[in-house]
Amino acid sequence: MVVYELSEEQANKVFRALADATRRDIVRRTLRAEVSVSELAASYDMSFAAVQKHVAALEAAGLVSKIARGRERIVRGQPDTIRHAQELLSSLEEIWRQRISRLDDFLADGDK
Amino acid sequence: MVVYELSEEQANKVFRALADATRRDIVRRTLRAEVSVSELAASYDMSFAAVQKHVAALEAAGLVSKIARGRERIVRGQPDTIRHAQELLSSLEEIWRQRISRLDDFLADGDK
DNA sequence: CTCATATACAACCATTTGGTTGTAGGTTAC
DNA sequence: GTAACCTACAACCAAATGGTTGTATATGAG
Repeated sequence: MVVYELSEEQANKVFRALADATRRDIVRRTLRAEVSVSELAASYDMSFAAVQKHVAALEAAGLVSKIARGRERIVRGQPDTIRHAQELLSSLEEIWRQRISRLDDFLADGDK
Repeated sequence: MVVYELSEEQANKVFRALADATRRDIVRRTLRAEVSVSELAASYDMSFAAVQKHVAALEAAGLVSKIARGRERIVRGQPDTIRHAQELLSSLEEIWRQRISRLDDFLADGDK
């Protein structure tokens, strides 16, 4: 199974995009169902343009995509990008796991 | 099993901290083995103070911890915080999975 | 004791971020 | 056709970020 890893630049954008509660909420809502930008904007205590910028940041990170439907822009969460971020974190955890594994080996060696 | 979830503020800090290639590299290195701040600083093309700031950002996020050892400060990666971030991403993916599951139900219903 | 090393931290600066308002262009409803 | 709606985007601003240099302090080596 080929997994397209995040480039450093993409990883920066993805984590940066996730580092904001409003944007995480947008991701949640757009994963749950398709939502227009104006529907999103109605939910937050900020201007339409501000929400637009959040959506743009998420789109640049690949965490959501937008498609035109009439005069609306429908926003969809992109689970694949979430998964890529998960994989990056898993690779970090794996580094630690391997270190513990080496430590176990060392201790086992000490028993001999 | 009780899992201490990240607060919104903590989540912001964790993802913000991960949104930088140098900081991700510091996390990798300190998960692999304990490293002093000056050892870290030697690896990157920036001032000692700059690396210090990166470590401080990671420490504030709970992604590393520092302990004094003589005149050095030893930096350790904190796998638990990585795991919390993974769980947050998993909860996002789960939202999507449930949506797909509802869609499947709907399609199955259509067959009746 | 003295010197070199390791760190902490303040002050400063350029750039980025996250918000605002204002203007303009499509699309839908009536 | 016209008014209302949805979006795009530019210009602007304050605050945060990510770097710098400089100074001070604590520890270890010889």
